Amino acid sequence: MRRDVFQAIADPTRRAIIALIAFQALTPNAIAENFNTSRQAVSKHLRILTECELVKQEYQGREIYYSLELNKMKEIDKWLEQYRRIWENKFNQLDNVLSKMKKQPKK
Amino acid sequence: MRRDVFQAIADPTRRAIIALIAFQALTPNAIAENFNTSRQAVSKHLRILTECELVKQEYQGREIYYSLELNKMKEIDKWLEQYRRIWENKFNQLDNVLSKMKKQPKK
DNA sequence: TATATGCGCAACCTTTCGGTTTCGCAAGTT
DNA sequence: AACTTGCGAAACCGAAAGGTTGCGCATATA
Repeated sequence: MRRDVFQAIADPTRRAIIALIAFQALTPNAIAENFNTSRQAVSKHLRILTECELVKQEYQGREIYYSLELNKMKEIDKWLEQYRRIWENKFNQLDNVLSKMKKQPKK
Repeated sequence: MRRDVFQAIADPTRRAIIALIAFQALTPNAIAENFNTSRQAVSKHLRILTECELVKQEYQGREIYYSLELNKMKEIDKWLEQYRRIWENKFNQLDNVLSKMKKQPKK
């Protein structure tokens, strides 16, 4: 099950989880208390976030603290960079961008 | 059917389409030629991209040219901004970020 | 040792996604 | 007028998403 950062942040609940644990590591139960969702649902989201390495776990007794993996967030920033270059009108390597995306394999 | 920018960029084919039309407006057929996908499939993606205003149409005879709506791309950048502030260690309004996300309504 | 708690995991269900096929229509072409 | 072409829309389908419920297990607590 190949996970993708973009797919991970597509879900609004997952973005909310990301925001929650951005500054402090939290357990699944603590996270779930912040939404109208069950602990299991949060757990599933955390699994997806962990799989694509947007989130890291830290075991502490029987509790697991989840926190944000900022480096992975930079990956999104890196993708945006090419377009930021356009709207800031400094597109030096534009053909690079284009050729990289052409003839993309299906899916 | 409320569309979301984050959901729109979740699909790899849609990201490829975005990259394709970033510098030049293209018709659905022209876009489809760049992938192993049918024109109809591309058309569906364009519909989603148009719905969330990531893409704009320009009618020209019986052809429709699609091009990127850069302003909407900035919306993603804006979301990332809060986290960029963290990894650049200049989080001035961090509690602002946190409180905004708490008690989020379900979904 | 018995009980409560925190957790992941699997099974299940409904909804959505992404694709194909088929259609209808408007705009060009002959 | 007849044909071709570019397109969106609808119907259909298998796969995946996101939720719930129930389970098993390890860790704490009585």
